[in-house]
Amino acid sequence: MAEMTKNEILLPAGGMDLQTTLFCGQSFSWEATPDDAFIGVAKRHCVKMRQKENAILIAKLDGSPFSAKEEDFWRHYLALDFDYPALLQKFSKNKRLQACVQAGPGIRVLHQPFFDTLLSFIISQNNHIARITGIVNRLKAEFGEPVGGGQYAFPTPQVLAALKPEDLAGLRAGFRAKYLIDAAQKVASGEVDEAELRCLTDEEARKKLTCIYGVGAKVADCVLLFALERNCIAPMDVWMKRAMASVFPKGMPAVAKGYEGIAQQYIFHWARQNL
DNA sequence: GACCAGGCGTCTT
DNA sequence: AAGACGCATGGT
Repeated sequence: MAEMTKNEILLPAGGMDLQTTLFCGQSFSWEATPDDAFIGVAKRHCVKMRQKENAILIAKLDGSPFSAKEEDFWRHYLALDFDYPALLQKFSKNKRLQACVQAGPGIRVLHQPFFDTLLSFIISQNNHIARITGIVNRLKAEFGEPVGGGQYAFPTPQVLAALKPEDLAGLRAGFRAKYLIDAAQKVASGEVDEAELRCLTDEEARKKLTCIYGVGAKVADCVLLFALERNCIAPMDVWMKRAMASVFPKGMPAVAKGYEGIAQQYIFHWARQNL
């Protein structure tokens, strides 16, 4: 019996680097601890993760054991159930793709919860990472359920849908407050439904998402890529055209500092078009 | 004090 | 279809 319960799980990392993956701009749900670990919440489970060479050590903050299902959840969240090295191997011929890989060889595209991702990337528009993280943290602390360890889950669509923009003043999200509420209302009403989105084509899903006030092509594509698992098929045309000038300034082959995450997403964009 | 930030909606051409 | 502009806020 005792050998069946695991208070910690150790997942082979397959070359993944936790630090760069969590802080490259695809997720705003993690915080680094002084002892070089990372604390975050997904699916109302609060965990502390740590890199142990080529493996990831994960423990729940409440110390309770992992079920097999939970172990699978985190393996999938971290994209450790995907043969990433094999994918990256395919890019060695293309100079730009190679530069993207070299800029962040340990970056993995995560599989994040749908509503959390939608809220996060609405907040991200015309914004920068430090402030996005602050707004996300305040949103969780003020309207999300506490999950122990001083951590909070993202608010539910139902809770957020009942609020007015002025109720979100404390978040200092500015004009984005009304967008967050419209997103929550459309999800709560079922007008935007995760299961349905997963059945639609990329174009249909994108069109559905952009019905939400404040959700355009960029935010929709981030939700498609980071939450709806269109890993190798995410369209990011609009965004990529704009972002490439930043990723490769003056046509330089090397990826600009701070854009390693976008570069990694460019790989997936390219993979969708060409593989 | 400008200027900017991993957009979007709206109003012009 | 494509371009200009305002938007709220906080970091640099």
